Order: sequence, then C-alpha cells, then structure tokens
Amino acid sequence: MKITIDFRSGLPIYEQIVEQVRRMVVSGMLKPGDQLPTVRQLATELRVNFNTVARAYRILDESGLISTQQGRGTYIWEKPVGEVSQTLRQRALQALAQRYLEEGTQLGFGFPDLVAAIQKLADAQEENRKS
Amino acid sequence: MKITIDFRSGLPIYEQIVEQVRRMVVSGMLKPGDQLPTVRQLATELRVNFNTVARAYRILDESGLISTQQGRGTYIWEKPVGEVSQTLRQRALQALAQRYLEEGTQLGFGFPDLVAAIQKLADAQEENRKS
DNA sequence: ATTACAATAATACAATGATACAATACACTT
DNA sequence: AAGTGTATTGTATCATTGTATTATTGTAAT
Repeated sequence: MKITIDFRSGLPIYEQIVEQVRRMVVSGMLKPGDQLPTVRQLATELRVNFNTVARAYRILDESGLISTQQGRGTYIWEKPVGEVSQTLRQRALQALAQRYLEEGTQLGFGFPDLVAAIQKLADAQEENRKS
Repeated sequence: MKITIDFRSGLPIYEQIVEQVRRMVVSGMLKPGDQLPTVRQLATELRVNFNTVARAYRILDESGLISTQQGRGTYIWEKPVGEVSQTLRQRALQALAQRYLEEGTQLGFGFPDLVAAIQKLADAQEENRKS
C-alpha cells in the first residue's frame, strides 16, 4: 500500500484515503478479495489515528467498494455492487423470498404467518424511525 | 449440515450459526440424540475459526437445545422439544423474517415488494399442488 | 471573543482468531 | 482386564480485528 497523506492540503485525511483506495480499486491495482491493511496497520504507517482510517473504510464500505468485517479484516468487494442490474436485483429478491418461504414452511408456518411476521417487524422499525 | 455464512451481512457469524442450528432442530431436520459436527469440522467447512463455532454451540447449550461434552462431541438434547418448541418456533420465525427484511431492504426493496415476492411464490406452489 | 461545526483522537467495547490446555475415546500392549 | 499412547473432543485465555461513544482540536462565522 503506497498511500500518501498530505497533512497541509486542507483535504480531510479520511477523504484522501478514500480517494486513493478507490483509485487503486478502479485501476485494478487492488483486486476483488484482496485484503486491505488493518485500520491500525495503515494508521501507524500513515502516522494517523486508526479511527480516521476506520472512517475512510466505513465510507468505502457504505459505497459498496469494500467489505469490512469485525474481527476479520477488510476486503475488496467480490462483485462490485454498481454492476448489479435490475434483473439481477429481481432475481436476488426472488431467491430471498424463496428461501424465506421454504424455511418458514419447514417450520410449519403458512403464508399468512410469514407475511404477518415481516409485517410486525416492519411496523416496529417504522416505530423506531419516528422516535 | 447445510449451514451457510454471509460474512458481509453484519450479523455475527456465531449468531448465524445459532439461528440456523436452532431452526434445524425446531423443524425436525435434526433429531434428539443426533450428533452435530465437531467445532473443528464445522469451522473448516465454513472457513471460520473453530472458537466461533464453539461460541455458537455454547449459546445453544446454555439455552438447553444441545449438549456439548468435552472430549465427546455435541449432541441434540434428548427432549427439549415438547414445551419450549412453540416459543422456539416463534423465535426462529422472527429470525427468518428479520433476515428477509434486512436483506431485501438492502437490495432496495420496500415492504410491499417483499410481501409481493413471497405471495407470488406461494401462489405458484399452490398451482403446482393442484395439478 | 464566542459560537458552531467538522475533523481527528482517545477510550472502551464486541467479534473473530491463535494457541495452549483438559477431558474423553480408542487402539494397542501386556 | 489394566495400562499406555495417541488422536479427537470441547475449553480457556489472550491477541487482533473493526465499532461505538465521547473528548479534543482546529477553523470559520458571527
């Protein structure tokens, strides 16, 4: 990892990290599945607090470029989310639904039970969001 | 054992194991007296540290579902099912629903989409059953 | 100067992994 | 049958990972 930080540039450190990691991924220098240095490793290397690196990693994670896993490390995302097309999305939903239906049925629940269960959860989330 | 782990789901690995084993017991896929894979077997199969599996087993043990015995292995508890099974069924359903809701939401679908998806599948199955 | 806010750091925490250990089973020898 | 060595079980402890919360710092607006 040859990330360099310019402390005087005015650009936030985490932004600089985000930008450079993103560039390395896009350019292919970092490939899917590759492990990034740990937040503490990179932090000491850059002489920066590790929370700052963690912040950069979190942003990259939320944008779908990398996958941070507590206790394991952070990795380049296997299949860039941006390429997930509409039909793939539908197919993914179908797979999810099928699994839910199958496993729920195996537990002895019927379709109304399954709907009611997610209904209840969705309502609860709505409640929390308001407060 | 067809346990699958999603390293990116944000849910702790040990919880994923707990949930899936619980479901297999409640659904009858695993019967009293059945031996579970050893912590090391399951761990290598899931590409996970065996302590993580051990943690899941310990939780299941404490909840009375299984019996872990040092030097022997872990087994499904002989008669856990009767009274508790009803609440366990509910808890398993809740876990299923939560996962479905979370993953579906992550794909950008709303509650109505999720309901529609299982509705469609359920209808299709109904069709097949008639013919 | 004061206030407000963003960036960074400090600290405590939760999940996972590495390593060494203890208990049991089992084959083998006697 | 009893003893012994080894492999296989789960357990315990600690290191390492990312996460969450709070405090500090610096900068710009008033």
